[in-house]
Amino acid sequence: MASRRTTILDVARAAGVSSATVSRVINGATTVDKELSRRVQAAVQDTGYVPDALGRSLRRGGASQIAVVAPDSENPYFMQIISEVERIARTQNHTVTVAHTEDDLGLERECFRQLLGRRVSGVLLVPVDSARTDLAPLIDAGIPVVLVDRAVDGAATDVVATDNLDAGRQAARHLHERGFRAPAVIAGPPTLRTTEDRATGFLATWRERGVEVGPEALLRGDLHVESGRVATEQLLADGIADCLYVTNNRMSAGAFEALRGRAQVPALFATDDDLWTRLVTPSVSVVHQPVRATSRAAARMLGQRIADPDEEPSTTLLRSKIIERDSTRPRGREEDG
Amino acid sequence: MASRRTTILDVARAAGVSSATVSRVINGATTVDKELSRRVQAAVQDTGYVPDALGRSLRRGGASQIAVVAPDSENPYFMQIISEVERIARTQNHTVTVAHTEDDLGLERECFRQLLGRRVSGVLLVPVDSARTDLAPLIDAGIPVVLVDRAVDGAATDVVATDNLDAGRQAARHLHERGFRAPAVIAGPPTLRTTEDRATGFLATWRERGVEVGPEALLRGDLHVESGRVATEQLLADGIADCLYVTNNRMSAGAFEALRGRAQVPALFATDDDLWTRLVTPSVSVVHQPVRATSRAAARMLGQRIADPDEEPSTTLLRSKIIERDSTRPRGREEDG
DNA sequence: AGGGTGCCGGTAAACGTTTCCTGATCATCG
DNA sequence: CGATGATCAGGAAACGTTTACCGGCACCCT
Repeated sequence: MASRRTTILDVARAAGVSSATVSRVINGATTVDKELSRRVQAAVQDTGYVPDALGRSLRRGGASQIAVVAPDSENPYFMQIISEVERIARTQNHTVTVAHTEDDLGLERECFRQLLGRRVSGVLLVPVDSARTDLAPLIDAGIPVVLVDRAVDGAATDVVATDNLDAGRQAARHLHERGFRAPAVIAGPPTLRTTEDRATGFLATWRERGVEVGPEALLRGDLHVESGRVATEQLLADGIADCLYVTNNRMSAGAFEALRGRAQVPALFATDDDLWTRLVTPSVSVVHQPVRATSRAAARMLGQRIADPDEEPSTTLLRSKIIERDSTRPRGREEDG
Repeated sequence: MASRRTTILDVARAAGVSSATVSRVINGATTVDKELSRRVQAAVQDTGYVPDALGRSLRRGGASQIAVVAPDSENPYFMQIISEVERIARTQNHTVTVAHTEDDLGLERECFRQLLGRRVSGVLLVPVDSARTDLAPLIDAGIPVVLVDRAVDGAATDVVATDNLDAGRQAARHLHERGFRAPAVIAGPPTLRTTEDRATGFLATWRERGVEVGPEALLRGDLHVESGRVATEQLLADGIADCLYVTNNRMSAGAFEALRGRAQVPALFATDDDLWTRLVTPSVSVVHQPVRATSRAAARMLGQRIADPDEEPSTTLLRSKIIERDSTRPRGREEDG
């Protein structure tokens, strides 16, 4: 009952060889005799031996693990990243570990310390804060880091993100070309670069096109559904905008809720091609972020950086794409329940 | 430049003590002199020492890792589980690793082998197949396993799942009480117990209540959106049902798409309280699975089982809850775009 | 036939911890 | 004052691998 785990020595004994030979066979060395190799393989089968990853990693000087670190599990990138990075990891015999930083810099730092201690071979990180996240511990230890979605100021690492400024510009162009002239936008917290860039690009484009936009055109939410609804209701009360761009997916849902069932609402332009946007009536036009492509690119980049650590860091920006649906068509007939 | 990693020996030298003492201080042993302890702590700070998790785990005979294994990343439980299990893991100084089995028994088996080699302290598993998943390798190695969402035949492990039979019954009762009399249901693949149980409970309840249900009332999809749409269109062509219960969330969306904009459609009863169900018109009644509660219960159970491995396995069933919306109200007025 | 040259398998060290055991120091007690 | 015990730090073994190094053997060349 007190059966020890079967180790490489047990296999060696069973096959009548030394542990070195067993190790060689397991790791596919060619320098071992056919006959011995056969005996070892048989012994492995018989004993049901599974090499211990801990001993192996210790000896090899590094766990074959890739870490995925993101602020929260609601982050749309998170699941995609895991899924993509796992595909890459499998081909390189790596495993995947995850951690959430819960938008907390302290937790993030602690998390980095952990990763350091575990000798991970690379980190895919959605940083908590562009300005205050400190990558130094990881960088100094020579651990490759690829940033996803958000950059970190002054960090010499790879970055894969979407071109948010451009996303905002595209939204503005689209609405302007459809004849709308009184824009409004719901942004997030000012320190969050992604939503802020979208809002900035959006407003700048209108101004470039000679449309006057006052400060009342810029509303703010906290990224959650409810805040989108509140902001939109306020906008409706003011009642001057003829179109509304919402800079993240959850607030978009809130905005739609506020608009639903009302007559004469502004055209809604949402963010992210979530399922509901095409199921609702009217269907909602969106700026579709290339989430999958971004995740894939990030995973690839990390894989490559792990294989070849001394290359120059690069920044990859992916373009968003507009999906036009009914909510922004020039004169959708109104319907109501 | 070729700076070695700082090890416990470096700290020991810096503090003028032995590695044993450093280890004791780090692990909070009380048997160390105040003064020495202080010196060691200072040395740790100075050298920026982070204990190596590999050496530690090797010596301790087990990595402090919890694995989360699920068929695919679209599984609604997956993210929730990760998030919940991480909370538990943090309090027990464990880390979390993930793996997808991609609905592939071979991959699942390989995955188990890996986990075995990595000496994980516990596994949270959404099994690929109730009948053919083989837990023996993990069980034999004494690794605690908690099954989530789906049971595995004949496995003596903890299970946390929702009572799917009951979910189907609730749906049937609800529709029957609203006056509907010609039910239909979209099930999944026959071997998938969750959707099958829902369908079974649903149909059984109608029969118990004296409603004749023929085999044509049972449609099947492959769990994806598109298959829900196809099945629903077929149902509409036959045109006899006055209400439709869909047993998973993605097929529900497909069903809604097929129904949208048509007059005189059957009442739709969907599964999972996804965002879109309350945004669309008419809003869709759902059987809400307690995903968060299930995940949390599973994580707790695993934490407990790791702490105390020799307890009797238990099965926890959580009840689903009905959320009534417009789609199943007796005579919703029809609207159309 | 003897020595050189490869080939291949084994011995043992090393990876970085933790922890058992021993030994030293000191206090207390007989 | 000596012996016993308690306390605490260090030496060294152990966890399970991989791999550098070495030695033995067979073969070939001179």
